[in-house]
Amino acid sequence: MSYSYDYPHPAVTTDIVIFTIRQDELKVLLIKRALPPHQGAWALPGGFVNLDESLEEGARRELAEETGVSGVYLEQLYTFGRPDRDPRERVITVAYYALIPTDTIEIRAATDAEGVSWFGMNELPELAFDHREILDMAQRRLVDKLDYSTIAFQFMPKEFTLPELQQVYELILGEALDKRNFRKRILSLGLVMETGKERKAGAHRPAKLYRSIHPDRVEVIK
Amino acid sequence: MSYSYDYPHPAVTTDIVIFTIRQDELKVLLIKRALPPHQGAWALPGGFVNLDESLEEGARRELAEETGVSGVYLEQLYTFGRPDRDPRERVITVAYYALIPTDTIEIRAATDAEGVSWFGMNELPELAFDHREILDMAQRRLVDKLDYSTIAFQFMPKEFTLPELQQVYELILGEALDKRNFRKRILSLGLVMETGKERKAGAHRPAKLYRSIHPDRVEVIK
DNA sequence: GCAAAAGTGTTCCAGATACACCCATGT
DNA sequence: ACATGGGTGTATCTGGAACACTTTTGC
Repeated sequence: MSYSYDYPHPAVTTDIVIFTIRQDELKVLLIKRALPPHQGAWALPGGFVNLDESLEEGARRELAEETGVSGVYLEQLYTFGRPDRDPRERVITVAYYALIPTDTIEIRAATDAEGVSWFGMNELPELAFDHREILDMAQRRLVDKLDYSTIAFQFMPKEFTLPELQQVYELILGEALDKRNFRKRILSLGLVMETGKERKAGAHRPAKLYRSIHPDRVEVIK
Repeated sequence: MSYSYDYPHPAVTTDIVIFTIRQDELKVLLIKRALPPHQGAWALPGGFVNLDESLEEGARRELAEETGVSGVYLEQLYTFGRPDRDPRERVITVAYYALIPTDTIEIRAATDAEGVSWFGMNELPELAFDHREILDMAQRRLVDKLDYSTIAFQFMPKEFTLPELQQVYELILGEALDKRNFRKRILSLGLVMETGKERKAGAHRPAKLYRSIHPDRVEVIK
């Protein structure tokens, strides 16, 4: 079976930067390439777009195939199309990034099995193709969005404490934040509500648990 | 001649939202489609990406073909890929937007010849395909970037007055700005310098002419 | 001299920043 | 009782917003 066109067509893929927070670190999911080119190198998960699915559907399909996760935050990042970025044929990739909440259990890659693994942003291996460039852009986008949106909430489980949320900010920004100012800012948004419950976590005062008012919305703030 | 692949490939195009400021209005360049589908409807300029050119090169080529203009600001906007957005075959389009300075003389479309024309953003015709959606996103991006970058400078000729620049802001934002606050903000950026020259424009005090320090850079501010 | 747009400073307000102590719990 | 992290309020600073008059020119 073969497909013919009157003029040349590029291949189109989606690649996904899958972020989560684990072990007090911002981590990204990478896959070890089994085939050339870049055999044995680590790469972003991704694959060809089917002709009957939208770009976002393609990205969500890849995401589900690699992690078993669905229903998480996914945003188009940028489209990369240097003619020589893949030595086999012309491949244009529409890059997305996804944020996975910290409590999403049994992500396939959590097992670190067969060539799928989480990497901390400071322990990245060499990446195949132009994937390092894609990953860097995704990180920049994420850092930028922390400032003017509620994107960080997408890393949180349904119920979370403010110190937990603050830690997410600190890990992504790479700097410490003032506890009182952080609380003031978050609470003044009016986008979280107390659940009335608390989380006890060791030999200290328990923290109040909150929920997002609109868990699946990322709001632009300020 | 025909091109064959082992699995189906989509077509990839670039479409360009070309903005300029003319006659005290933000205008966009549209082309009347000569062929089906949407024959006779207005559409964004664009075309297929050649296999040996990058996406941005393809967009610049289309831009030059339609307007004769090169060397202007061009930024990738978003990639649109709904499976049914073109009835002929699967077409994925990487949308760009371009900003053309107000003094760029003899833009081909300025003549309003044969099916190429500038439209004010409040006099838009029905657009082919999903081009209305693309245009709306471009306008939103432009408005957003006014606030946190020097993107408006890209509409200005080499030398310009502050009242002229202010008018560009006002036209894009659709609201009046305070003259003193505007001046203070722009001058405090330190990104424009006086030329020492003035522009006389009628029966009133002449305005000082300024130049951008980095005419081809769009700086993120604030 | 009059009409028209250019140029110029100060006050006020709101939101961000800096900062230190008490509280609830487990051991 | 003490160690640990959770929770709280105020003073200060800074950048944005509001606001009115003088200057230079063409006619």
